[in-house]
Amino acid sequence: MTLTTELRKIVESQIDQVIKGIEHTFSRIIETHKITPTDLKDELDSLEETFNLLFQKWSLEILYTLQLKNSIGFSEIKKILCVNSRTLSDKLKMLQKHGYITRTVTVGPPLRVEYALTSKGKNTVLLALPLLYYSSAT
Amino acid sequence: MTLTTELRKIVESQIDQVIKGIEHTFSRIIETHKITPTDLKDELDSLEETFNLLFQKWSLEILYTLQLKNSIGFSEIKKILCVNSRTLSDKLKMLQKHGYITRTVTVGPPLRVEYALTSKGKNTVLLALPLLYYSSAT
DNA sequence: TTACTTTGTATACCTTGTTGTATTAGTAAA
DNA sequence: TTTACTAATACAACAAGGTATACAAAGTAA
Repeated sequence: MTLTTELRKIVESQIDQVIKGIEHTFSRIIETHKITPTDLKDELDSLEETFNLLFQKWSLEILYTLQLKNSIGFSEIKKILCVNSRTLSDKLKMLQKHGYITRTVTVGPPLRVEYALTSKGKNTVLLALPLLYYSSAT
Repeated sequence: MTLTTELRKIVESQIDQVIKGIEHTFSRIIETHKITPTDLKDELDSLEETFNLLFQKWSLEILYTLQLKNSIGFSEIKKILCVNSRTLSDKLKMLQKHGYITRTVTVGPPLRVEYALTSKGKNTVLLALPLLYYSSAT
């Protein structure tokens, strides 16, 4: 059994309760609010930055890679994801700026730059996993 | 208290256990596998379609709108999200094709086309919520 | 000195997706 | 008949983002 199938299987076996929990929380809010289009627009605006940052190409791929490999260098990420240097450099900077990853330079010799997840980054990946595996299942 | 703050507060109060549950599941898998770069690459490839579909612009916004408004017409979505007709039309078609939403035409005057979430779409939104609120919090 | 590695940066091109504007089809109301 | 509304579609133009290619700094080894 491949890693993918195994991961998917375990995620699926627990997803129902996760969904039920969230749904309960959510419907409690909805019941007590009449949601106007304006509320909805505000709601979406407040989430927009996260949307844009997290869901652009490579962001989650990078975070997931870091989750599975702990600490990792620039070239290794590049090799695994087959991503352009420029693109990778930009994304890493952006993820670091927003507190998802740390960048540690080991001066020396040999020079080495290690990237790793912060706790925010780690939790973000963990929360993204059920979503990804659930939607890709069916 | 606005809807946004209230949602965020409730999500936050429960997010720790959700994360803990997922982490436990996840680390159980990791411990028993030595993950090679090839495994990782395969893993990411298998999720790529979901990445691309779900995380492109407007997809989650549309799903979230449907979640909050139940059944809704084309123009209403357009008005709420301020999205171009063409773009909205494309996205709705794509989401329908992949089983996230249903499209129901009421022929008789007046003509009306209703969009609503399938259970897959609904669960997808529910799973996306903690991720969005968590990452936008800090 | 020369060659090689790692970690990027610089430049310019190109693709993709999104938008604005206009248009169509069907129906109803004035 | 004209106007208005819903649900799209058509097409040109634009902007953002990603890519290829090349190159640079800093160090190591032969």
